[in-house]
Amino acid sequence: MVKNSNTQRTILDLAEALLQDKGFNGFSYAHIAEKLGVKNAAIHYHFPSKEELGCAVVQRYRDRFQLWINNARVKDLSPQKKLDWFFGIYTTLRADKGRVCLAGSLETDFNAIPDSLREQTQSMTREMLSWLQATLKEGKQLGVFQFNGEAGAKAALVLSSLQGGLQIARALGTKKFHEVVEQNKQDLLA
Amino acid sequence: MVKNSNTQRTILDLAEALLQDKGFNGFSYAHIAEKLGVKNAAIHYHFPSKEELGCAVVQRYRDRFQLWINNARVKDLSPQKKLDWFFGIYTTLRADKGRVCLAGSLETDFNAIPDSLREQTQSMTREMLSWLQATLKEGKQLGVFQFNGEAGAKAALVLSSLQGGLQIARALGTKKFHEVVEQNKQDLLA
DNA sequence: GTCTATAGGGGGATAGAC
DNA sequence: GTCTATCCCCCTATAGAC
Repeated sequence: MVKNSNTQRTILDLAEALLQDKGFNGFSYAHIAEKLGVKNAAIHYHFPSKEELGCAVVQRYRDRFQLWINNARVKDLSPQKKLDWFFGIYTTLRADKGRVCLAGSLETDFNAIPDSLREQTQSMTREMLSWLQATLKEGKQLGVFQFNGEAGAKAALVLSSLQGGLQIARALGTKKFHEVVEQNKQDLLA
Repeated sequence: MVKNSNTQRTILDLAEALLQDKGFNGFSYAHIAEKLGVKNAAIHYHFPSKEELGCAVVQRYRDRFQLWINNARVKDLSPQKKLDWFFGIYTTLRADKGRVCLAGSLETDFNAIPDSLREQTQSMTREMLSWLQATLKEGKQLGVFQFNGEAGAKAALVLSSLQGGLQIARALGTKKFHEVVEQNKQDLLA
């Protein structure tokens, strides 16, 4: 059982974790209620429908991401450090009970989730990819990253591999995920 | 409605497609039955439980993969052509209604699927990664692939990115997937 | 091999008491 | 805000007729 001064926020935390653990169609209000120590119906008071709950989780994630990348602690970092920060997000997910990334989870269930949640997922993915592209481009111009082709394509490769890497790690262990991260770094210096 | 001389096989085809379309917890016997033009219960005659059905789908996929890689048409190809063949599998999936790869789908739902299916998923992923690693190693030794680090790590990166690439394409379109494939090729020649 | 019928459970969601 | 009670639907699965 989890207690928090802000119930709304705790529900979002639990829903986010469950989404990353079991997928949208693999978790229920009952799962949240049990961990929160309340009954099923109490969750509906805060989030009337599962669709709204899912959207709220992604919206919060998007807001959080924008806050981070616009904060001086990230914004003023070198491209290498920015990338390390980004990789760190995924490493933390992996270390936290093998959670996968929100985008990967929702994209995999893409054809079995509500429309509004699909749109949220699109926006989230676009925003992450956009930032990653800009970061890679900046690094290439500064000469600290080396790669052939467009920054957009390289960003797609890096993001895809982190997403897929967290998933493969579930089958083959954490070592595989770290190999993906390290290889990405290697390939940017080659 | 789909008809086929071999019902068993058609069910596996439909289940595989649904697994790649909606995930294990996003499809039901009713979905299969409707497409097959029979009633729900008829599916249970061929596959008593959803767990067995899921395992049969993955087992067939594994068998098929082993047949392919041991067939002269693939076995005797150059490393570059082998890789092209492998990428082609994913390109075909993307072109077929945006299906994602079986491994990615099951790994994402990993904590919400039966034990036996988890084991099947592990074996499938291990076998694909193993072949990819050998292919990359062969290419590196022949001097046609260039990359830093171990072939195992590079294989993990390539497989992860294909898996994630199919997922990201659902949110941002097919172009993103092709960027991932092309960037992978670029990075092997750099 | 497929049907109808049905059991049994879980899930999302609402109503009304407290 | 949370509770109990309840509704209704979908799901997996089984029994027995055809």
